[in-house]
Amino acid sequence: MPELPEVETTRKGIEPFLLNKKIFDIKVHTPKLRWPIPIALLDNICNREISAVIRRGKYILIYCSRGYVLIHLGMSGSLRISNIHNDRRKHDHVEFILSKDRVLRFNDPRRFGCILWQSDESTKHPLLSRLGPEPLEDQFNFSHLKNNLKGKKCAIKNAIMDSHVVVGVGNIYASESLFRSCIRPGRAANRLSNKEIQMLCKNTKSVLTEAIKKGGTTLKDFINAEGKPGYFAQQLDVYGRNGELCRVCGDIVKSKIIGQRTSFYCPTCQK
DNA sequence: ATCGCCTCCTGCGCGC
DNA sequence: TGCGCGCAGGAGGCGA
Repeated sequence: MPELPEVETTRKGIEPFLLNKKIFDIKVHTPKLRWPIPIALLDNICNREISAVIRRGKYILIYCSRGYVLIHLGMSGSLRISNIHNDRRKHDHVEFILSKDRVLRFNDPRRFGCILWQSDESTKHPLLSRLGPEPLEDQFNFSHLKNNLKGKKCAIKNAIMDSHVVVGVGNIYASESLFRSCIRPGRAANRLSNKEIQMLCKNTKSVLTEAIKKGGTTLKDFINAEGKPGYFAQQLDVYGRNGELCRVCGDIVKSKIIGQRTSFYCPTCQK
C-alpha cells in the first residue's frame, strides 16, 4: 500500500526511537514474508548502535556498523511503536525489542513486504542497486525524465511507476501527478512533449511533497508509527473518485485499467 | 532492452 | 447470513 509519502511518514515516526539506540532482540513470529527473513539479520543488528534510519524509494534502511536492515512494506505493511505489554495484533509478524517496555512491530496482512539484511554498510543490496533517482531530489529533473521516456512505448503511467525511472511513485501518486499535469495515464511514454515532461516532473514533486506534509494517504488501513492515519486522502483529485465530479472542470472522473492497475483521470482536463 | 502477464497473500465489500 | 467474486498503496521474475 504505502508509497513514498507513507514510507517517509513511517520513517520519520520510527527514527526517534531507533537513532543512536540499540535493538536488544528480534522476535520473528512469521519468517515467511515475500522472502524469508535472513538469519544474519538477527546475528548482526542486535545490540549495536543504530547510526541512521534512511528511506530509499519505498525501502526503509536501518544502519549499524555491520550493515543495514532493509524493510519494504509491500501493499499492506506498517511499522508501529508499541508498549511491549500491549498484545500483539493479528499479522504482527516481527518484533524489534527496543527496551524493557518498548517494541517496534512489523505488521503486514498480505505479507508482500520484506525484511532483509545487507552486511557491509557501504555495499548496495541488489534490490537497491538499480533504482532510479529520488523524485524529490535534483537528480530527478527534466533531462533525466526525458532520457528515460525515450523509446518507451508503454503507458506514461507505467513508466513513472517503474522504479528504474524514478522511485517511490505508486498507483495513487502516479494518477495524481498525471492529473495535475493534464496528461492521460494511457498516453505512450515517448509521445509526451517537452512541456508535458517538464510539468510531470514538477507535479510529481509537488504531489509527493504535499502528501508528506499531510502524513500520507490513508485509503483504508495505512497507519503511521503511532498508529494514526494520514490526511492526504481528502485532497486526492482523481484517485478513487471514479464517477465523481472533477474538481477543476466538473466532468466525471473515469477509471481505466492500465498495466493491471486501476488508473483514474479526468477525460476533459487530461489530454 | 522492453513489454505484458503472473505471482505472492489476506481482507473487504458487493451482488446474488 | 453466507458464499463467491473481484479488487486492493508493490514489484520481482518470467517468457515473448
